[in-house]
Amino acid sequence: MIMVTTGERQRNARGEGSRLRLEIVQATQALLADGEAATLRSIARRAGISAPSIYRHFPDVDAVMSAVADDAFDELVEALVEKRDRHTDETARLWAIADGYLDFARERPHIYRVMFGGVWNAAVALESHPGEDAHFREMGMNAFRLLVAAIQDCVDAGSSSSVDPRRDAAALWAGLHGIAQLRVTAPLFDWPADTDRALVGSLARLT
Amino acid sequence: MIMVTTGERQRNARGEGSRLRLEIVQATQALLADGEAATLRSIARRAGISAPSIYRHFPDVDAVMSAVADDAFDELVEALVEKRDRHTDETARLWAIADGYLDFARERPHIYRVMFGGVWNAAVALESHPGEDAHFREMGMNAFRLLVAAIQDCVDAGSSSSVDPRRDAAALWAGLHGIAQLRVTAPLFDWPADTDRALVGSLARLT
DNA sequence: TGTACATCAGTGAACGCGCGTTCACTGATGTAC
DNA sequence: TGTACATCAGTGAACGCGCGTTCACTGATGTAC
Repeated sequence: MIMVTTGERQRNARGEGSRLRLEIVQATQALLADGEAATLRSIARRAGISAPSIYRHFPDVDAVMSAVADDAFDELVEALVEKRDRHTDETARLWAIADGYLDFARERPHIYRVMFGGVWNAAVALESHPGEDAHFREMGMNAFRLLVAAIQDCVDAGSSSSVDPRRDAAALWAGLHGIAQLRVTAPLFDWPADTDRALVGSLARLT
Repeated sequence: MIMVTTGERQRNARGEGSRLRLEIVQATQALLADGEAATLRSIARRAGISAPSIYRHFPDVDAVMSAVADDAFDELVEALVEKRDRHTDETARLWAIADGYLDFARERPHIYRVMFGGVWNAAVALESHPGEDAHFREMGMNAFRLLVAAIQDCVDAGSSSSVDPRRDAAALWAGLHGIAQLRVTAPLFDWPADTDRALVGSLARLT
């Protein structure tokens, strides 16, 4: 078999149609990584296909963004676990998660924005696709559970004074999210040094 | 003088042209309050004027959003001061500011979103209007200074163990912002009771 | 007091653009006989 | 082994829409003489 490798797309073989689905998601991620607007048409252009082709794989443009957010949450959790597991000390593991979260948001601000509204947002998507509550509710939960466990581990190890790890993990999540988001939104603000560390240490009640 | 009061707009008198400027800003606020998209044309419709009329008062649509954000920050500070000054106890004053901030974000989520990016954002506006750094930088500073002062007062009164009120105010701001934003963005998440209080108490290092 | 005129608030029509979505189609490839 | 056909990935053209912006204008009102 001779593979013709020009600049043009090679049509996927029978049964391999779902490959384009992946390419569409990747094209969207690439657009966001470049800080460009992700519209159905720009996604198609980036993927090197015609706009209507997207409809073979997604019911509408919201569904594409939802798939991107899904993937991004998976990648976030993967990155956090990887960084956490480099350490054995409970407190170091918690710091690794917190730092990893902020790293993710800093390195991929536009993907982060898709995950947490601004460009696209689960609450709005829900209006046009009711009945997917469970799916959207679950999306960020794995990352959250990682935080709860990390705080609980610190408590067990005696390095956190938290009496309610779930509540404190929620507060820590909000804090991390706030700092991540404000860094993008209010870049002109002159953040005091060590704001991150003060926030994490305080919210996780590290001793 | 006979005032004709039909449904039609009355043209502003000579020298009163700047009145329309106010009406444009108010129309935008009204749109946002209703959760509707604020575009140049929708703003004009809401204000009951033709689209080009906006150009008599603003150079472009970004400038309208900037004026709305300006106003909103002023109103936020006003609301916070008003709530703070109902109390004399330093800790109560800090709580009033924190609660007031979250109230503002909860009651006016779409205005809040304009203030902190998502719909419109200072960083993007800066690209098309360079040289306004100082203006955008100053926009949120009054609210921030309120926080710094409140924490400093708690330290002086012995009810906060902060050793760096500016840094802790930044962390508290990030925390409040994160919780305010996530409430809008992740409404499906089941927030533990008292997350707010845990976050504020911890970040302000209240004793 | 009347009138010509400058000023100024606001308009209507038009522009080109990119958008999401639809439709009927093309043409390659695997499969049944 | 050859061939007719069903399947399926992907397309090209077109739709109507709302957008931001421009342009030359209209017509009310204050002012100078």
